[in-house]
Amino acid sequence: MDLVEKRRIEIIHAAMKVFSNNGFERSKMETIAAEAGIGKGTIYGYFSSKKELFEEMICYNIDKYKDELIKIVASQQSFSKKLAMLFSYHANFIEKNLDILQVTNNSKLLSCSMKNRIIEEQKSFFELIEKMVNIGISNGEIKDNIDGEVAVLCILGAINQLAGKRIFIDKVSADNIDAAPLVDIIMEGLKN
Amino acid sequence: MDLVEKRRIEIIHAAMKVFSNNGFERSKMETIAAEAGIGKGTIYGYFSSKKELFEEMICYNIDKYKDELIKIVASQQSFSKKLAMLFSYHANFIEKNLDILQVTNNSKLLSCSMKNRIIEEQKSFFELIEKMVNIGISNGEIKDNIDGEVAVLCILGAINQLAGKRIFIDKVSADNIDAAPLVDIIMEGLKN
Amino acid sequence: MDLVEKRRIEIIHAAMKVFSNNGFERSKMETIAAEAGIGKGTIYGYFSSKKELFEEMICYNIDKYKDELIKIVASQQSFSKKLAMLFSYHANFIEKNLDILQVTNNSKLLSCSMKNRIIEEQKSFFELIEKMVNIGISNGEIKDNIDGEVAVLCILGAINQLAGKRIFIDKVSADNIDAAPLVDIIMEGLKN
Amino acid sequence: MDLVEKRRIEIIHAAMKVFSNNGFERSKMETIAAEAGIGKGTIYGYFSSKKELFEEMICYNIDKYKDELIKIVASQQSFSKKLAMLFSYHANFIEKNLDILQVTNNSKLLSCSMKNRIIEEQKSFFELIEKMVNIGISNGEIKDNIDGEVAVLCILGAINQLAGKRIFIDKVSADNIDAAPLVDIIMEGLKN
DNA sequence: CATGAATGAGGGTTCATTCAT
DNA sequence: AATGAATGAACCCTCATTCAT
Repeated sequence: MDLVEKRRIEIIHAAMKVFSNNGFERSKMETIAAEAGIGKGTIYGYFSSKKELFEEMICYNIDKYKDELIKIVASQQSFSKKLAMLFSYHANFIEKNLDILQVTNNSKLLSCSMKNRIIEEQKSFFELIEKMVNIGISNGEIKDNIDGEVAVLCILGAINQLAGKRIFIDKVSADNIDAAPLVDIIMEGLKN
Repeated sequence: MDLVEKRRIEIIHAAMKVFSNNGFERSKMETIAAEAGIGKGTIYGYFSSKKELFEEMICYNIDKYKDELIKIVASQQSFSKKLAMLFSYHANFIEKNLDILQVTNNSKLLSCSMKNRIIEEQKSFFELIEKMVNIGISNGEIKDNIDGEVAVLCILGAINQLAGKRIFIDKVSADNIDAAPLVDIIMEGLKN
Repeated sequence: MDLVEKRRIEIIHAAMKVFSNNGFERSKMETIAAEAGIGKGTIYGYFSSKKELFEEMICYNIDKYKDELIKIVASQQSFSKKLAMLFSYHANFIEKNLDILQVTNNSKLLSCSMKNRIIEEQKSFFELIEKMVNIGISNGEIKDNIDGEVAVLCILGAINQLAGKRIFIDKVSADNIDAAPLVDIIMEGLKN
Repeated sequence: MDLVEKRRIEIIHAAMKVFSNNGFERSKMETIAAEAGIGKGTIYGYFSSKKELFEEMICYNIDKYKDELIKIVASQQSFSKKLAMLFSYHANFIEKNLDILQVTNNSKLLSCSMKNRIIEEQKSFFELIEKMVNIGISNGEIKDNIDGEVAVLCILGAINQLAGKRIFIDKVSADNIDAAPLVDIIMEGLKN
């Protein structure tokens, strides 16, 4: 890897830590620089502004997330198993990185092209999960009269809510969360 | 209602509009004042600071949300029906107010006591929904071997994700969202 | 006069002092504010940026200068007398305000429209003086085979150079400079 | 010439181009280095600071200007011819270098010793031109009741104003400016 | 009580200068 | 000797808060 690229990644990692702790506005370039162990001005050799750094950080996270998502969807596993894997991955991701499903909240400060890019990326997340659902349907694991899109939103919503609660409120580490009850509810439903 | 209290509510409503459009930091007191049709300095006669206004606005929303939640839980309806009502209410709420499940994201700027208060309130939300689940169990509508807490998180996560997608991405108005597929998936699960 | 306009003029006067002492870049908004006896932020209630303040200050000077210039040109005096008046006015002006003939030096930092505006204004200065020359020609005071434009440039150049030398190098006050030798040279030439 | 001295001159020439285009503050060391085709840090091997480079550049220009000025004054030509030569040289100089008569405007950022040095140098310019005038007087070309100093200032002011107008406003190249009308006015005056 | 002009602390960004390579 | 990545002081501008009217 390029030395410049290496340094960009270091700064992005520092930015992830600071931005996800404080949000965009309350994060100071100085704090990010300190976190990266460099001087304030150095960041501007790699990113033209705070906003660009923020956007690049989001892209970096989206890309990272998507790479693994594709692997999970493509893996030769039962749907239930994939669900558990997805939960585990998502929980680990939001624990160490940032809540990928909630970046749109900060969309007010993103450039218009970034906003659109992020919406497109989120759509492609949804499509990947929907593909996972469709594989499950063709396997006969999942009912074929399901509304695929709603299923995706239920899955992601449930996963995100449980992971967020366990990690940020209950202070449980991502690896110690039991995904089984969630998988069970999503698969079997609540009805008696 | 007190005249002072009336004015406080007017300011809070203006603040809701502005804060939910722009987030805390990018909202200016001047904008909120203009939205409320009053002078900038006047706000300080009713709230000691921007932060206090923000916190009071959150409390106001939480209270409003909880009042209705209690009614839904207590209503003499089937669990499925209550689920649909909850969805409808939640969608309308986040459309006009703010995303009550995501305020914890902004918790970095809340005072410590507020942070705890909000966490307590969220817990009481969860308990209310859990109560709804338990009523369903005793009614025989819902399986009795369900992990109640996880069920609550799945329900709220699914509802929030669907409502958010429909309202903020698909630009559908809250009243025009079909809750049936969501209710169906939560009740029946995905399994074939 | 409007209170807002009054305050704008006060700030412009402070800006004139500071900008002409230090140039645009080395002048701090804080210094200008201090000179005006107000807070730094107050300036931004009247001017949107340092650059706008600078541009408005230049316009203000140009307008002020031109008003008097018109009076001198229109006055019922001999050309020689007008020349002396012009010198006296110019010397007083650059002593108390700024060197109106040299603002184009700072043109790199002016907005394009301002740059054009200033060039137009300078042209109109030149035209006013040329009119003065033409009146002299029709009066029979001045030769009719003179290149009017070059005459104007000689007059202004000579006036500005003498005034600048006397005021900024010799530290003579504007009112104590003897304009007679200059008038004599311009009128009679050097030739034996 | 020393290799070090050669490199210093190269840097000074780059600095002249950049400083005269942008002024002192808006000129970046990086731009000057790029113009000189060297690295930013290299400049500091030859000049201790931006300010020193600026001062050295001014000295270099003054010396260059003075050398030629001396030749013109000493040349065996009529005063009128010398005037035309002086105009031509001055126009070429400010076109390619910097306005030698206006550096005092930037005197705020010069060191005190430099400021004094420049004032001394300007005085010696004036004395050289005054010498030229005096030669003209002893030749009988020029009236003997002229105020020599004022004559010098008129000459230089007129020359500078005309050259500046033609080059920077009318965008005429220095070699294509007709000096005859200026010489005529200075020699013959305006009077009918 | 209501106002909005005034304030100044705070933070993003630039760029002269340094120094390890 | 030459380089350019790194640094941090300096400065413009914003906006929460105050207070005279």
